[in-house]
Amino acid sequence: MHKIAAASGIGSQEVKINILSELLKKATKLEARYIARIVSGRIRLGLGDKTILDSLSIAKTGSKEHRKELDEAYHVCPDVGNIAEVYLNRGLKGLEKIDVQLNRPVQMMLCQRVARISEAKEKLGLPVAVEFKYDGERIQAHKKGNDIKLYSRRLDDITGQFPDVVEQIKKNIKAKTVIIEGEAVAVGSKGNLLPFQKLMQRKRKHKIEEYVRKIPVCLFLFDLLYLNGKSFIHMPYFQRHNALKKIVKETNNIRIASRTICRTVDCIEQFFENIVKKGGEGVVIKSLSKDSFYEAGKRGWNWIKWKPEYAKGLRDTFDLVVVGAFFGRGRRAGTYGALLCAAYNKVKDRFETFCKLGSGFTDKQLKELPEKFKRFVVKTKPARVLIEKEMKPDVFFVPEIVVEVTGAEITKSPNHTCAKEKGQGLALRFPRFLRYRDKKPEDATCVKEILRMFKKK
DNA sequence: CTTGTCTGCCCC
DNA sequence: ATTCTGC
DNA sequence: GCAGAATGGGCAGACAAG
Repeated sequence: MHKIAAASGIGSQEVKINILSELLKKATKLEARYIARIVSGRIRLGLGDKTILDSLSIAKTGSKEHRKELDEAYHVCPDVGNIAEVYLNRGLKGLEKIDVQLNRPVQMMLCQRVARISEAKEKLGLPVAVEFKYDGERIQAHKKGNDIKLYSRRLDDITGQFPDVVEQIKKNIKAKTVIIEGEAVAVGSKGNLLPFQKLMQRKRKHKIEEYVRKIPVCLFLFDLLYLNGKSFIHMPYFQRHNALKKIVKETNNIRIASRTICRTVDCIEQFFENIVKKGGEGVVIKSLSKDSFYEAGKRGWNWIKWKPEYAKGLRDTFDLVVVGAFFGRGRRAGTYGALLCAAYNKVKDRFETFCKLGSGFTDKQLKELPEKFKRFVVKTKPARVLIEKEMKPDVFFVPEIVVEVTGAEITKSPNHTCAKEKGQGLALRFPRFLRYRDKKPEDATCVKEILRMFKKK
């Protein structure tokens, strides 16, 4: 398998295929099954890093009693191997010494969610800080003199992607050593925020400098984890934020994230409405209490995110026609993993795809999918269905069953045919299943309506 | 050289 | 990203 | 509530095939 991984360049695919086929020839049936799963990366054990921490504690003490300490160390030093070595050799004493360290990324703190905005008040009390939630990429920046490193949410080193951000930090962050966090967003010539899809074009290996000019980025900072030799993660949020404000010299390409302090729920709602108008994704509501620490690696209640789509009853939903499906993998083997959904084009009397749908089903609903759709399966694409050639469902359905679907927003799409014009269609971001609808496919949400919603944005 | 297809401890 | 489920 | 595993849209990259 090392040989397979190491092969690259012209002809490498064939080399990989040959090694694998030899391996499979030598294997028993059962071995072959697992070899196939390993190479295809689809082996699932139901056991992740967190469960390994449990097992470490049990190995040493016979119980999970050290799990909390292991967790804390792991969040600051996200390397199970390292944690295991320190813990097994030096025990809790060793773990205690693991602290925030420059050029070793800290697991990022995440937001909790609520169903109603008033719940934020119940959880956090008042006042709270309310921050603009930018639609970009989370970045944790480490500055050690002139040595700058950038890390992604999954803690990958992405310094090479953003030489412009590195330069901004070098010039405009007044601290010798510091760890700060923010959201990188693509911006237009007037400083206007651009969609996430634009920013993603910066996620490249070649022509980086060209794209630095083509798609400028602004880093909106919102936290500080470390300053001049001292960890700040066990300090309250307002203290971290104050320290951050002191060291940032704002420019068009590096700023403090827009925010306000609210003493009422009305104020939160007002700020939120304003942000949605400006094209923001939503807001993050942050605790101002004395124990509002940076909860590394956790989805804690100190931060709560609120997006328009969370408001039940207010959010837009779509009634879409199911025109195809994809076989499921892993725990969804034997049923469909996702349905291909389309809107109805009244003028042309056809169905145009808008999204695939694989989230929001209960296990029971999933299990029942093949039976439910059995009557409508056809081998080839029905004439009234319009699908991109890259989109290849495992089965097609005669348009008949209608599902109610929700999602975050409508985006331009190269993969879907809904309202397609000049090679660009429309798609639904973060789609999820709500329920089946008892209506005719011709009464589904029409393409014109989706186009109108997209333009309104 | 273009086009097609698949992948990513990918980003959201 | 969202969602569901076993513990 | 945590941990894990399903799944989405969409981007650039890396090859293979033509």
